[in-house]
Amino acid sequence: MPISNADIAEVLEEIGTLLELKGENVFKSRAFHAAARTLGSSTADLRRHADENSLTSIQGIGKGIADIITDLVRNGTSSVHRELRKSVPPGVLDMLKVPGLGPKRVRQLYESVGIKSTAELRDAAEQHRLAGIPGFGEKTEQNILSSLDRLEKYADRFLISSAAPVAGALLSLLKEIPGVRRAEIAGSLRRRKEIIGDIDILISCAPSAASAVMKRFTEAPGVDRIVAHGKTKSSVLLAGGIPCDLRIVRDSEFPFALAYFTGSKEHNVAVRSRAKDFGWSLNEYAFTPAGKGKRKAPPRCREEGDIYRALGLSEIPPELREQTGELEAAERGSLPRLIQEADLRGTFHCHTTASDGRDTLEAMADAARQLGWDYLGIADHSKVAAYANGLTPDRVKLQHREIDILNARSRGFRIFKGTEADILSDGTLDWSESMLERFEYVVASIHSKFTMSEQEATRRIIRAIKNRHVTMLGHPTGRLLLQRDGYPVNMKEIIDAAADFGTMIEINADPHRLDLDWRWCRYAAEKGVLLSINPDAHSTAGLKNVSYGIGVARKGWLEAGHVFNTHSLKAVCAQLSINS
DNA sequence: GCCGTTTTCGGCCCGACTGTTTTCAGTCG
Repeated sequence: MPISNADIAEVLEEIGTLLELKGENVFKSRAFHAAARTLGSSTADLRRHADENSLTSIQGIGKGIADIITDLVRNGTSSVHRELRKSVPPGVLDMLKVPGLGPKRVRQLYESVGIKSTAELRDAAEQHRLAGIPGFGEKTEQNILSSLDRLEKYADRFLISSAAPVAGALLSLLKEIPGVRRAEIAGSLRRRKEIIGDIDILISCAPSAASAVMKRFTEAPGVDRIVAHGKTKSSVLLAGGIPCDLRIVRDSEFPFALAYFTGSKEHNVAVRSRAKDFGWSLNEYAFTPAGKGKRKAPPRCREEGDIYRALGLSEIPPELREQTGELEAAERGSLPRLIQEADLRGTFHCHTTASDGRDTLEAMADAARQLGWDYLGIADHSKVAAYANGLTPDRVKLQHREIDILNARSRGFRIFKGTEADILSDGTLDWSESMLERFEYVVASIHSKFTMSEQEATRRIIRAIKNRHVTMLGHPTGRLLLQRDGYPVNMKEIIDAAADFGTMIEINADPHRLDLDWRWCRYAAEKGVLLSINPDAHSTAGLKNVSYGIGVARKGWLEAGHVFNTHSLKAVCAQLSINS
């Protein structure tokens, strides 16, 4: 298989990191990281460029990196990369994943004390051998230990975005096998949990096809290791360490198995207990008569929905099966009409090359239009976000001019002039009053000084919510799933304040964030707070993050009407007090 | 290592925070 641009980007990225570890010139390693970023999101035909000797026409690729790419394209590996790898033990690269440890410190630990893995690092920290190394002290030692704890805690958990694409690919592969009747993803992935532990795939097929299905599954691309290989159940480890189970059942059992393996456990317990009231026992294969006294014949169920209907319930969407009142609502017939991706008319909070995005304003707008949207809100970073190339007032002016030109050119599609304004530590915004007035909407977010008490953080955010220029609060807790807890906030107070001041709250749909958490969506909606599903896109591809945001919204019982960016262009203009 | 109408050398994003120091290096976003 030819080496992909993503593969090449990965090698360049690692070369950059290895150079950092070796203490090379930071700008040299940065050049590799920059090149990796460029190629990672590029569709350029690198083989052709290599053959035509034109790799250096790509921004950020000079003679040196061009040679490495040529090597990779022709031979599949790079001698530079191999040599660098030889000089650094593999465990040392893992140490960089420990928050608080960067290349300098890792290098010092490796070179002066000989620590070459996270396991050795833990030993050394526990034995207080780190304090005393120049630059390391008691506190650093403690921080390293708690970082290691956190890393281990999250080691067997995965973002929905790492699981969903591979699960989808596997599913389509299996569906193609002759004899397969039905195939579905089950488990937490089907419930669209933000973090999942494994992928569950369920299949019904003709008995004669079962062994072919199992074979195809265990030999599928992306399977790293076969953990178990049986007739009805196999388990594999996918690349990246994600466990994946496949179960095969009879077609008549499929609805029951699907319900059972979709969970949640708590939801299943409640459903089974309800079945008991009807005189049936429910397991992953069927309804069976149970209990004494009056017995009704168990109902036939062709589809999963038949199970719910047999129990006097309307069909409960998988996302709601978390035992948070869904059975009661299904009994009353008052389940929400959950929002769907097709309800979205546009989105807010996107970045462009003006700040830290990878695609231009025009490319982002084109991509939004291709998604069938009517509008796109651009919210590049404000000036204090220097790390993200935050805009200066002059550059804002330029961007607004560009937006005016693009808007004049297109009918029925509008780019909104927004900003992602940093909330400073005192709760004021990173723009003057007069600057704020120039934007059509403002997303206010925190990007600095995360270590606050809950009271301080809450007060800081509420001050921003009260600011009349703030349209919506961006990623309200700042969490990075599996990496970092959010700043501690009193979410109820924040939502209450948003309701009082008519400020919206973002559902940041970046799969690393998914913030506002779905557990708070219902409360926000009940209080009348409008939510906005924002991809926080840093590229045209990032716009598709909204599908993860839809998952959050659906888990949070939201209907289209609760979400700002389901509104028509006209309604959005009205809400933002813009003459359309 | 990359780049360039201030160009072939000398700069490359920068401010805040933390923990270590006693004026600063490393990390992060």
